[in-house]
Parts: sequence; C-alpha cells; structure tokens
Amino acid sequence: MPELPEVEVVRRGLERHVLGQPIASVEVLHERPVRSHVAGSAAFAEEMAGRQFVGARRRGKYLWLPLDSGDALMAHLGMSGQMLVQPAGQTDERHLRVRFVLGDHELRFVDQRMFGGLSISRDGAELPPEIAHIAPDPMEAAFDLDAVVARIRRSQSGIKRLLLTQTVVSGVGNIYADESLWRARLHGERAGSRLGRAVVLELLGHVQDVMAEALAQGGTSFDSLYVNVNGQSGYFDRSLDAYGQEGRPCSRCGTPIRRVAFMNRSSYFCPRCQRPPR
DNA sequence: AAGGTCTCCTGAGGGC
DNA sequence: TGCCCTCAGGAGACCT
Repeated sequence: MPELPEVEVVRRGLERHVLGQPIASVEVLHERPVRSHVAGSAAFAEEMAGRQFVGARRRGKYLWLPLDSGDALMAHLGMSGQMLVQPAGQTDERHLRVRFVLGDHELRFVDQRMFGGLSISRDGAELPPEIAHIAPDPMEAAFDLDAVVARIRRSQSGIKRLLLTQTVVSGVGNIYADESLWRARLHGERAGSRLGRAVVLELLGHVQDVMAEALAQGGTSFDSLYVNVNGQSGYFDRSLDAYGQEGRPCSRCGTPIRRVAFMNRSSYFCPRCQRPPR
C-alpha cells in the first residue's frame, strides 16, 4: 500500500502484532524481494532467525522493524506489497514471497509485482542509512515546514513533480498529490518558483490534512491489493475529489475532472479550478 | 536543472 | 475463448 497513510496503517498493525516474540524461522519463497541483501536469500533467512522485532517505524513510505541485534528489517511495499499477520498454517497467498514464523502466527510479505522488497539494515534501528537521504514526512516531528517551502520555491520544477520527489517531502504519492493540488486549486505543472510562500504553505497544509483524513479512514483502497495486516481495506476512496474521478463532476464547480498522462501514469485535475500555467 | 522515457514485475479489464 | 492493448497507490537510471 504505497502512500504514507496506507504504510502507517501497516506500521500500526505490525507494532501490535509482531513485537516481542522470537522469529522461529524464515522462508524466502521468491528471491526478488530480498534482492538487495547481497549475501543471498539463505543468508537473509539465517540472519533473521532467532532475532526479535522490538519496534515498528516509518519514514514516508519506508517501514523498518528494529531488531534486538541493533539491526533492522527494512521494507518498502512498492506498488503491490502487503505485510500480513496470519495464523500459522493458514493457506499461502498466491503471491506470498517471504514468511516469518513467530510462535503461533506468521508475518507474511505478499507482493504481486515485486517492486517492493525487504532488506536487513546494519545498525538501522534509529534510521536506516539506506534511507537517510529521504526527507522527513509531513507527519513526523523532524518535518521542517519552512525548509520545505523554501526548497519548493527555489525550484523551477512543476509542483506535482516536487510533491512526488521523496527528497523534498516524503510519503506523498500520486493519489495524495492530486488530492492536495485539487484542494489548493493548483495545477501540477505550475513551477515551484512561481508560487508565493502563502500558497505553498496552504498546499502543504492540504497535504497534511488529506493524509490525516485518509489515515483516519484506514487508508485508500480500490481493490484487495491495499489492505492492513489483517487483510482489511480502508475507506478513503469514497472521499476522493480528483484521483480516479475522470469525467465525474468536480465537487466544487461541476466541471468534469480530466485525466492526463504524467510520468508514465496519470494526473487528475479540475480544468476550471486548477488552471494550467500560461 | 528539469523533464521525458524506460525498466523492474504481474496481473485485470476492455475491445475485437 | 483468446489475443493484444492499456492501465496500476513506486522509484531509480538514463538520456536530452
């Protein structure tokens, strides 16, 4: 479940269900999700066995579970990754990739497309060095609003591209970028440098609001790929004003929402509320 | 610098 | 039924 609210739903579930029990065994059913562990999948499994998860943390879309060794299990869900907690012996999911056996239940990494993955981060308990370059997300204490506003206003890039750049602000993906821009009445191609400070502040406020609202609804899911650790879907899809709404009337002005190609995917916006630059 | 395109994968769904 | 096309909540490499 790609964006911040969905990943946070997962983090909370992991915090409740996988801490404080030794990992009895690990089974890697597909090599690809552990590709960044250079020592190989057998070494990955061997190293995890016997350890214990002692926390569940997140920055943006990255999750990590600090271990009692001082290392951490890092996870990125990519486009289709899931972390599921299941009773031991439950039928394997079709796309089950890695299984962690914890007493009478299992933590399962299930991922259809395998753009995501797991890795062991050396001394990564506090902040895995692999993701030290990722910017703080809008929900953490380290988020520096003034610095982000300044960074955006210094750039000639389009504002949507900036929202999606994880080194500017992390956790925002295609859905919440489009929703925030719609709320701020901004077209995604407007250059950051052409936006006033107050406008950027308002936009970032919408980013925080829309993700907080989505989190309160359990995240956004259109289908069974986006679920919490118990396999349940969130409900925020009912509250979307722009994303996925092509042809439906804008809830502010009634103009049909438009879809355009952007970065090999789509952007949704109201052509009347969100005027393109020049 | 900025922004386009392609790639990594496995589907689902529509058109014919 | 099948085939071919497009699309998908990510992200990084490569090219201009």
